[in-house]
Amino acid sequence: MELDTVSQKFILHWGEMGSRWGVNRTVSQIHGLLFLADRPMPAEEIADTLGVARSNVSTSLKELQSWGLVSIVHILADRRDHYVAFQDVQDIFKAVVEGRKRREIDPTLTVLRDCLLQIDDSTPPLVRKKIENVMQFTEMLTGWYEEMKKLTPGSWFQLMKLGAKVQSALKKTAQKTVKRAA
Amino acid sequence: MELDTVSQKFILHWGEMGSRWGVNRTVSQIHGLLFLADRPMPAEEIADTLGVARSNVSTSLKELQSWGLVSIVHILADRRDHYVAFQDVQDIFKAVVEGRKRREIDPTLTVLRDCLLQIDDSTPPLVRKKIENVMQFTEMLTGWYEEMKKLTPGSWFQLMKLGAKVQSALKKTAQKTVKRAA
DNA sequence: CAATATGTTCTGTTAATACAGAAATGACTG
DNA sequence: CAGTCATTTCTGTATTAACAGAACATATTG
Repeated sequence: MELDTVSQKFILHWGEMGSRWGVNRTVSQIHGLLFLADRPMPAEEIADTLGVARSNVSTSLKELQSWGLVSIVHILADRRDHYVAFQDVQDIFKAVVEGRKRREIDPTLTVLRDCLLQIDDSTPPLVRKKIENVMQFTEMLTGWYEEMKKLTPGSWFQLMKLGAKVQSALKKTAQKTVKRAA
Repeated sequence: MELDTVSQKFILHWGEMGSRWGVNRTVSQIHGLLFLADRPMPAEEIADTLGVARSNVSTSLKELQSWGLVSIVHILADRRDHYVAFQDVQDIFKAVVEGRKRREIDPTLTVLRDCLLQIDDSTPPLVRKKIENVMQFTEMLTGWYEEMKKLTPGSWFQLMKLGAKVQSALKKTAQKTVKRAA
């Protein structure tokens, strides 16, 4: 596929961004391409369009699938696997957040729990307290995330639009809760 | 400084996590150490404790300062710079989010705007639409973030605790806004 | 059951990054 | 104003990650 100037620029930047997010450049470029594409693409076409080796595309697609960002579809009368990515930003965002939670937050919790188990007399009390705080905070994050996941696709798009309104709404709710706790 | 078992484990894991977040291992280890430390530490002590070269510590501390996670303080009658990190998880989290926004979100917006400016007849309409959506979404994210930043330290700690309550509160507010828009 | 097409895994090379040690800079002390 | 001490910057090396191309495995067609 021939890429127009704008698509090219977008894909190159998408690749840049990916490497900052811990995903490698080619992986994100492929994702960028599939995001812009209006149809499923076979691996070879991806390789040709981006000018990378097929082997590389194969590996990268695997990784994208592990993130749940890309999936395989089949076209009638075509043996080849075709790949599609989410076409909506929200879906992409959701998948990335989910992936990062799984790869970063969850293992962190495991280690923190393990740290707390190993606490003995040699552990400074302050260290213990801090680790407990980190754990508490991280658990809060995951809890918050689980709640957000329950929201319907439309409603949490709304949520973001709210801006200032969100803030005031939350403040009120927070106050009530504080009072109740007191 | 001699590290107890638990602190060691925590710092090692903190380093691991850092590399997943795009920060290099030594940098996060230093940060982990300073987080657990109950006093400002001079560069050399950091180097000794973690077993890395002083030069490396110097560079890493610079990076941590650029993230706003660590700052220099001075101890009376001591020529050396001493370094301290935030002692509260929330502060760390805030600094990281702020840093990521500056390094990832802001440049993305610049590029997206640039992409849109370059749109011409060669640009597929669907590509244009998608890029616009990405931009809209990203702007929403920053807007949301700015709102959150305004919250007082205590109140957004509360916010996280709320969980289910947040969800229902938001739904109501969202409905009102939708109605008003209609 | 060859011949071909498709997709994956392996291997060596290349490029990027992290790092130690050296050199350089600057600041303070007697 | 020599002599430390603290810190930063520079330079070469080593580790790690990315990648192309080859080899391999598997499925499909005539």
